[in-house]
Amino acid sequence: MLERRTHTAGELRATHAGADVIVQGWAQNVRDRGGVVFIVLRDRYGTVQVTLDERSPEAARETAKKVAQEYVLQVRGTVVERFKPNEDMATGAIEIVAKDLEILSSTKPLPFSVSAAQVDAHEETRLRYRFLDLRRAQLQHNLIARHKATHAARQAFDAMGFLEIETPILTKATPEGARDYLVPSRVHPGQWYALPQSPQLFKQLLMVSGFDRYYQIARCFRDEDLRADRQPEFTQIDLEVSFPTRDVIMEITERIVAAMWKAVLGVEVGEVQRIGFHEAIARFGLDAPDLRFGMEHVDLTEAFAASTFPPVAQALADGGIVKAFVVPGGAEASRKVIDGWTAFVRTYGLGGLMWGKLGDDGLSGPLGKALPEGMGPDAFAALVGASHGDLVLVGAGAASAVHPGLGRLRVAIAKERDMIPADTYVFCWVLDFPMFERDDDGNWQAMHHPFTSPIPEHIPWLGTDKMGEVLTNAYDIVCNGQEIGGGSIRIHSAEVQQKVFEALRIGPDEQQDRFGFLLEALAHGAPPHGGLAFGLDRCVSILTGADSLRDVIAFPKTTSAQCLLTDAPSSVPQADLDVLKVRSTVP
RNA sequence: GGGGCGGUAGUUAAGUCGGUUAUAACGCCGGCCUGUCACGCCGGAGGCCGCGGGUUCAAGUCCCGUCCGUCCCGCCA
Repeated sequence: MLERRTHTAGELRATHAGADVIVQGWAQNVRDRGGVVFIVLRDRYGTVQVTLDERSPEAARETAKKVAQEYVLQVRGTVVERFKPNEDMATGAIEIVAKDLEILSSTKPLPFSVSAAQVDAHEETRLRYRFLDLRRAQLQHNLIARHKATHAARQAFDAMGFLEIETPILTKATPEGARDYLVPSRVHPGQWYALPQSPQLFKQLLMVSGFDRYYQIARCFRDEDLRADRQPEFTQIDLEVSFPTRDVIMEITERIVAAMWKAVLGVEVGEVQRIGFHEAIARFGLDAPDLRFGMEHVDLTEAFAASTFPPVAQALADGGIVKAFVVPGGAEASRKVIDGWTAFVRTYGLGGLMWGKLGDDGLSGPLGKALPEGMGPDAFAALVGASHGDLVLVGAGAASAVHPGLGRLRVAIAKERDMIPADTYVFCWVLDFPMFERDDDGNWQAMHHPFTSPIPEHIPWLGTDKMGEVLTNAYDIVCNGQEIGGGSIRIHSAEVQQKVFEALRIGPDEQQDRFGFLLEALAHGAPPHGGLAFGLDRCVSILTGADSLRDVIAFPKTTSAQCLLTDAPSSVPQADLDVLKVRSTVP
């Protein structure tokens, strides 16, 4: 018979000795020694050893013989101090001598071990049996951390006067530029809702409505190819503020971050440094720099202008750049390792990697041939900041290949060579983003989104040949090389908004069709406003050290956007499609 | 869309140059064991070698295609 539990498995200590308790949970492990049976009982709070020996009634000892791993049990018994404590167990000073043992639920043979310290099952198996995977301590810990993070954020928002307001899931296509998930309308055949890529437009409308401090922990949907750090549905901590200066948003954001890091890790987030977008690219090759280690990039474009080495000369002739960084103590790296790095940068479109080792005989390796006339090894070493025993890596080519190639390589080498300090969280703001970038066809598109406000001095440049130089009031917050949040001061003038649309060649009809409601709102007393959105999943994966977003989401999808647990997506009866007036073109 | 890695018992893995009965550990089933703590010992069952085609006297192994998982590029803030 099910009874009310008196304690959790994890909370029992020596101070409970003598107490009669009722605990419920899963049999993590059963050790049948014949005359005595030990069962390690697990619940969310920990584990405790249950013992059945001559002190236990015969019926309970009989039942214990039937128990296997992951059976669900109810134990009534007495807490006693162990005469042979287990130091490795939080409850190891005591055990429960069972007076009554009830099997509440049994199990089929398990597809994988829930109790093993290390997961040994393939991801596919884990995802199919997600409810079992989630019993594992690591995932329990991750979801608890996620709860703590969102709870801390909510408290911090509340303390700052923010209101949590929900926005629609069935809505209109938003402008982030990813593919939308669409939902057919039954009532309006041929018309579709889009799932929100973010609550962007709604939160701006809320500002127009006067809710001057809004936040939401919002689910967002983007139908794009996935990665370890990208899921088709993910969660943003979304916020928007009226009448803000840029610093106000940044300060609020820092408080939220500090609250989450404090709540989960007990870590104080200190001052967050600020770095310009162009500086970040120049020093690290990436707009989300990892500041936990060195190996900053050095620009050699000018110094190598006279180089006659074909890869360099060709790159420069094509308007490319030459950049380098130094791997401290890297001279001992094997040819095989360097070849691996070369292959790595090739994936980013770099032709190759020129390398040189600073040893007793000066600069050895292909790089020697690339030095321009008159530059000796010593001068080169001084230029890039290398010393004896170091390895210098140089990339030449289009900036769009050199920056990400060397930027990612810097991070990869730091990981490979164990140069990243553990349990360290370095945050930075990346500021002064360009407003526009060119897409593959050479057309301008918004780098952030088209509601980002240009800095006022640059508004006249919209639509002119200075488009590429227009800077925005946008800001990204980065932790350990990962963008965890981004936002901007928005455009609150219908006039400026229209100018931006025009500069992006979004014509009046399209403006009206897609964003008419926003333009209308901006024309009815819109306050200056701005905000930011955090990737909650990414924050939690940093907080927990998870390798993948899948490990911080209770029910994630695979890289082909399937849920192996529920087998979604799946086909539906033809009748359902008929009701929606939708026809599949797939046989 | 492109590339890398993987798919063999419930699970994780081994499987040589293509060769005769596909191997181990854990788990499972049966038995023994009164202080184990990843308990131990004895015995047993368990296989669509992802799927489809091809080459061959013979395919887990070689070839082609395909599906699934995962990582990366493209894509995506």
